[in-house]
Amino acid sequence: MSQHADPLTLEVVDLIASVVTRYHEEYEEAACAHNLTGAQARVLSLLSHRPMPMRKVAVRLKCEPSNITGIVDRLEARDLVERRPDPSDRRVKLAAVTEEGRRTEERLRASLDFAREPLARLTEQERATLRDLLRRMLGENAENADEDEDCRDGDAKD
Amino acid sequence: MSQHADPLTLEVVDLIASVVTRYHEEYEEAACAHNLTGAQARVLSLLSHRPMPMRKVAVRLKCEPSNITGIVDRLEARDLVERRPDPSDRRVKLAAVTEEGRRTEERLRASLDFAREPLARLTEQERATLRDLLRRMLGENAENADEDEDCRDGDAKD
DNA sequence: TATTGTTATACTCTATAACTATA
DNA sequence: TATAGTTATAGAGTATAACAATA
Repeated sequence: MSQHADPLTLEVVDLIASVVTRYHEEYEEAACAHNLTGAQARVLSLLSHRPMPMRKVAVRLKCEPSNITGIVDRLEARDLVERRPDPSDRRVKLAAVTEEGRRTEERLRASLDFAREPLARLTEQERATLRDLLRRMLGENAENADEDEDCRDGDAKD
Repeated sequence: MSQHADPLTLEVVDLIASVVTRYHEEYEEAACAHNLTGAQARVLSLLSHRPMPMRKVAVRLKCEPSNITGIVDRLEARDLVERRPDPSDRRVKLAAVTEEGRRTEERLRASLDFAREPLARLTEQERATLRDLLRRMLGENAENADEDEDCRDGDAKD
């Protein structure tokens, strides 16, 4: 380990670190502008796709389920999120955005200009190139991390 | 606002989000493997370049100076960092890595394979292309966010 | 008077463990 | 017995405000 990569690779690493830093700063800023913490914004954004069991939210956020209780509590206290029973399993509570939660999430998303605005500096051809390079960097298994992978019930109950 | 970008742009945005997520996960993991929090690892890494006044650390981490007191306290309790007086201004305390801190930081850095390993999937030509695209995305002012901008004293004392 | 670092406080996020109600 | 969600607890990061030492 500690093998030193070539200068080009190191520069790309640095650039990626800059992207990461900038992305996070803008995300926190946008969340803060709506009186949300980063974690609250992530949960709100996640639930805006579809209602989801508390446990699944924890899995998506990669944190312990007990933490989701508090985060959803705070969102629920502001009427951005609500807990609904799951008809098929009375142990489960489905966290779901309210109408106001959806509006807040839309405003939040609209203010997340980071990725859009700098991308406008690139031509369409360049964006396609960037897409291909990022895809290959991330591997074939990561292209829809936020949209698709949790559509299945995964329970196969009947 | 809330203007919907073209599908290509949205996909690139998604890919960047994946990069950001993965980078952070790996960073936290690497820090955790050395019994460090993310913030502690960032401070350690920052100080490994050179000693720095507490206040400057706060500026670099974009948080309030009072927080740095606690983070450096915890690093100092483990002999990874020490506080030194600044001969030129007795108000200032310079935070500096110890020998053990430097060794820890080196091991930490060596374990941060994320950016190196996936980059190996690209040819040198592709990495150069990626570098150019990221540079243009970030703008001309961001190419050395972690290495260079704090070399100046900024005080012009003498 | 302004600046550096610290303390005190409050809030949020986090993991762990124990609890409950369901399955 | 196992699972979903909660509670309680402790540690860490964060911002704010007030403070001592120094400039």
